Amino acid sequence: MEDRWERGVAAHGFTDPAMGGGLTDDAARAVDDLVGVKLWENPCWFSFRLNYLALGFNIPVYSWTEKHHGLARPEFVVLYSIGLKGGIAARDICSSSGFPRNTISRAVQKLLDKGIILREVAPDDQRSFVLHLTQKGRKIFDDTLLPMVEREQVLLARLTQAERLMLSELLAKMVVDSKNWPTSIDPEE
Amino acid sequence: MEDRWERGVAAHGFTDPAMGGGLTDDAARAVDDLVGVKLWENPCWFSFRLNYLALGFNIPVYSWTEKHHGLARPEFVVLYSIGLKGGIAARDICSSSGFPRNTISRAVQKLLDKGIILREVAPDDQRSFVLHLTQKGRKIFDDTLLPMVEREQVLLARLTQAERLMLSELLAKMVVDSKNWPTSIDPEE
DNA sequence: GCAGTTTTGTTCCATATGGAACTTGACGCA
DNA sequence: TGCGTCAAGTTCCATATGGAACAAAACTGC
Repeated sequence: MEDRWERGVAAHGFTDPAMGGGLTDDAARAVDDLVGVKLWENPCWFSFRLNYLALGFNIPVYSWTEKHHGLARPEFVVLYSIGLKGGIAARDICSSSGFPRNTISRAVQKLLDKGIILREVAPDDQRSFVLHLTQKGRKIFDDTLLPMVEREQVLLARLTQAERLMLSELLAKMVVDSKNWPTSIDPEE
Repeated sequence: MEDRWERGVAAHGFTDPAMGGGLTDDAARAVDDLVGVKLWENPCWFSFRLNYLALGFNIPVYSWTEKHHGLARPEFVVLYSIGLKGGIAARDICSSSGFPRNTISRAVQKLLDKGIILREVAPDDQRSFVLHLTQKGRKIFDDTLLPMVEREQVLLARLTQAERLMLSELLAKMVVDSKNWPTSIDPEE
């Protein structure tokens, strides 16, 4: 009954040797069936692992912030960004988070209404605003940091300290290189 | 004019040594200001890097599939999952992709309407369906694979083959461990 | 100083999204 | 066999989302 319609991905000739990296013992196969295929037989092994792990962080964290502070994901992204660096503008949050301008704009409005952030006209540019946390905002930021860091530690639990450092370096190297990525897949655009 | 409202994240005492991994030369600081802070001064260094890199894949890829094949993200996720492994059910796609049941259900409907997938009642369970690609679906899958893999290569461009293998192993180890992660941040839930 | 372009943030609106309730079939257990 | 519970998919509906058009300020080049 196998493959009446399917040919299997091997037929495509994508056999990146990195794909199987880590597939050493039977324990490594002890995952949900389709997850296993996406892990070990996926030409886009990197982006699957990336998205899957990101989900393992985002879902619990954003449902926690929603439940405990009534903040939806874009609102929390704004709060967190300002918490890391006060005095930024909405535009900075867009470019570092990937959310579109209007979504961030609305999130900023809601946080202003809730008294979580403040804004003042940028001294050097009448169009834009400089954002800061209020004390209330800082309190929420502080409350949230520990559970977030702990969740990261859950994900990283199986890695040694040396492995974490290596992982950190590799990912950072890629982020730094992002200025060289073309915006679109299609050339000339 | 610095930090009238802010205290800076250092005050929180989170100084994971892995955070700075990769911060070796001045070139490494050549990123957008807020991106730099999120990279180098962020207690949640891992999840930021994860999400940022995932975005660098998802945005171009899903806008490409939308433009060239009229498929929105959940539709393409369904198509791609079935392309990797025929005969799966909607539930499998949910658990491996993180999308909720209803979103996947609608995506399946649209792909059926468009003649991209087929389904038949599962032989062993009258409730669920077994999904397969049509020839048309397989064609789209084939068309898309190359640009997707190429986009991954763009992201991985600065890593050597040995580094890619290492990265692959580290991420796979974490994905395999996901069965041990608690679902929620709050205990007892 | 001034037309033309770019940037910042907002608003409009059609569509996508996901929680919750629902339907139907499977399973557990006595 | 029957009853309570669970699982797969669908539908309803209030809300979120993001593209596109917009207003206002800032550059650009002359």
